Amino acid sequence: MGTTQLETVPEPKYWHLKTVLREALDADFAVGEILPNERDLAARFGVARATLRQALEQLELEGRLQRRRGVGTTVAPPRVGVDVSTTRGEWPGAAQDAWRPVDCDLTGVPAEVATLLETEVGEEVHTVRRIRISHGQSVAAERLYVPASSVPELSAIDAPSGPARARGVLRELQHLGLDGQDRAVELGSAGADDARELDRLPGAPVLVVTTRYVAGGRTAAVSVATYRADTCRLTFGASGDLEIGENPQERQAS
Amino acid sequence: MGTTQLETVPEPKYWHLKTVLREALDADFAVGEILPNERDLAARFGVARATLRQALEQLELEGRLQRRRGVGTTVAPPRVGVDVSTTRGEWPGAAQDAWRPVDCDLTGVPAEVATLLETEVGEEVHTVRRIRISHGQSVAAERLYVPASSVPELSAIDAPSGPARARGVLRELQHLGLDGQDRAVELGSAGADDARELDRLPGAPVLVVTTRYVAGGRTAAVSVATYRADTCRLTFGASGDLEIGENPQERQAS
DNA sequence: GAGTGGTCTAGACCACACG
DNA sequence: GTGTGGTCTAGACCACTCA
Repeated sequence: MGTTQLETVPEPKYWHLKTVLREALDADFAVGEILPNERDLAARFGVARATLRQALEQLELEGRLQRRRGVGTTVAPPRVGVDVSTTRGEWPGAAQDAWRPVDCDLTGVPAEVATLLETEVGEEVHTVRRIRISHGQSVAAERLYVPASSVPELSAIDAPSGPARARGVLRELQHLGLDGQDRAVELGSAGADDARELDRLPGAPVLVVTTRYVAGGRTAAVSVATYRADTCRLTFGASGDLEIGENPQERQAS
Repeated sequence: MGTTQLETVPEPKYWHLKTVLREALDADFAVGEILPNERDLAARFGVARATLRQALEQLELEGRLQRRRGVGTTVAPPRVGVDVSTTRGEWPGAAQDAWRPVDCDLTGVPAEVATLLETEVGEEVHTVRRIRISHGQSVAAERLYVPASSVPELSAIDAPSGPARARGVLRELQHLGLDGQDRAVELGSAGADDARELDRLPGAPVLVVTTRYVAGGRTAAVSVATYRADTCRLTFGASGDLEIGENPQERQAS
């Protein structure tokens, strides 16, 4: 007899769990509602806790769940759209953008951005730290690297560090002519300090937006912004926020 | 005696492992080189295999490693920049873009895109499947949803499905005036079929690029493209590919 | 068939939040 | 203190690739 077996690809348990949970989320849970704890859920589905966690992890990655240690697992609201479209030829820090300056210091250029900035090793850069708040929570942390040579007029009157200094650097940038900018988006994981500012654990997935600002034929500044990948949807294009609707990030076809 | 303890926050083992491995990758390994297998590595570091795997998983997420079942773990090349900038007012499928039509069918509008398309439930849409090849590997899979009403002239002469049909739909689109487009990027996980076309396992992290094409005051088409998050860096802006350099996705600060 | 990564288990302990 | 999610262990078996 033909061991037909058709295509009984043994679907992993966690994969099936994901599907079941997703349907349950759509049908039986409201945004913000807390789920049963992991031990209960695992028992209910007859799997080990680790397996259940694998399903929860992916659902969190897809922005459907939010888990917080010591608290529990809650149903996440739809991702917020944050506009990252290139606003004509504007420097960061121009007329009330969504960012709040946090700190600033002057150090040697870090290796990761040295090539981007086209600087010599050892050249000094101002590092401006900013936070982006949206809908009441911080959604992104940014490091803006500005070579000291880009803002030679920076007054020594400003504080040597802190938010005031940051605003000083941003102010000086506005005086430069901006020729253009490049931008790239990729997946990364939050470092220890970014994680703290984004209220996530280290290693949390983030969307890294790298922007290179060109002025006077050279790279005058580089911004590296890390957005919470679980809660954010980056929007581009003229219409910006809320134009594109709900999460289409998973189209199951098992 | 003061139990100073200073700030001995017990850093998780996998986190420390990540750091060690990353440094080893930078120093001792060439791109494409294969690492020792997971059991050996775990033994070498004196941790359980699951812990070692947690570190490898994150390094893969950051694009530093590539793991393939039955083969091994290799050092990944730097991410490729793929240009996703909005080319003026062009429809998909215009003069040799990077996409290869794969298939096409006509079905009722799926729920996930119904609201985006502003269609009634039950309205018929052409679903064009395309693949994007870059540097010899498929980097993205796309579904382009075109309401039948957007391309009324579509000839019945074309094949009812398959690549030829896909090209037919794309051809018809070119005749429409394009008013504008919205775009959004978010993190997702690959469904079973996307995973197959991208040569990844289901659940692999992807960057989902959703584009809404507006023509004649309404949404004439919607594209949902999933890019391999491990190997791709999405680039925008005039200068496109290769303008922005190496992976700055992790700035450790432990 | 041998070796690889992928899945799964049944425990244990830890860090954190909250009452 | 109690309960939550986060980390970790030491196994086991499975699916896949390749010689």
